[in-house]
Amino acid sequence: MIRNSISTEGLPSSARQAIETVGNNIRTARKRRGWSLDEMAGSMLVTRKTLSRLESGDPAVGLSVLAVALHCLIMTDDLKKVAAPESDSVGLFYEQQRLPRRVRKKQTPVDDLDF
Amino acid sequence: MIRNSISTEGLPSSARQAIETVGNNIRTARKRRGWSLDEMAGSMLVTRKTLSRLESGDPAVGLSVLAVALHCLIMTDDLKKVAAPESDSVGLFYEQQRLPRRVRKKQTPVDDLDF
DNA sequence: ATAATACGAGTCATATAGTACCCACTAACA
DNA sequence: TGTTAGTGGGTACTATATGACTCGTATTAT
Repeated sequence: MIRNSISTEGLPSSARQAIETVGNNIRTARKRRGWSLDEMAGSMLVTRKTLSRLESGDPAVGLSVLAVALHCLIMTDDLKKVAAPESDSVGLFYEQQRLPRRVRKKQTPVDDLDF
Repeated sequence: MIRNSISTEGLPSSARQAIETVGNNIRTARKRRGWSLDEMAGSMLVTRKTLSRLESGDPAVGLSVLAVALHCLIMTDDLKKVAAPESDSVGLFYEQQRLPRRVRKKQTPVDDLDF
């Protein structure tokens, strides 16, 4: 939802683009299977409008809608790979920089290191 | 959301598991970067509780929350790969089965083919 | 061309997601 | 050991996502 803070229009462009891309992907996958919006929405137990919003890249749809859509497409594994620790190169970099589990705020932040 | 139809508890297990996995992945990525819930939620412009729900695998959070979290983690590309057409083997199979773009309901459905 | 279906979009009612604020527990650091 | 920060969970409130229904248009197949 995100109301006062990040409104739907205030999303970072990369975030908005990612949602739109996933929506387009789902639409393509549905058409490949020869399913109409009504058919797929019916098996998802949501309304056609909700599925249409997901495919249109509406950031305001719920995670459950995305997950159920992927379930119908037999593509939930794709979702499990999102932010997977083994491919988080940025995180692994940070992890190597500091051994303590919690950084104290007064210490020299990692960002100040330059090399 | 999904109210009357698929309630939060009625999600297919694979869908629920996928959401939980993504949540765990995000939590791991956050801790690797040494960020507290408050810090990351603050930069996402959402409350700590909302981010915590995302990490806990609550299916009822919005897509925007996921996308903004991935944006903070510089991982939006992972989301773009979800349901990517080039890796949709099931869809490519269906596509090869029928050339007409829309299947008429009275025709023999694809599902009835056995081989 | 024509009939049938798919689709986008609008309205209304209602469940609920997200916020702001709160307290309690836990883990880490001195 | 004491102290501070991180975290989980509760409550009340408000904006809104979704369902249900409808109409109009576009697209398809015959």
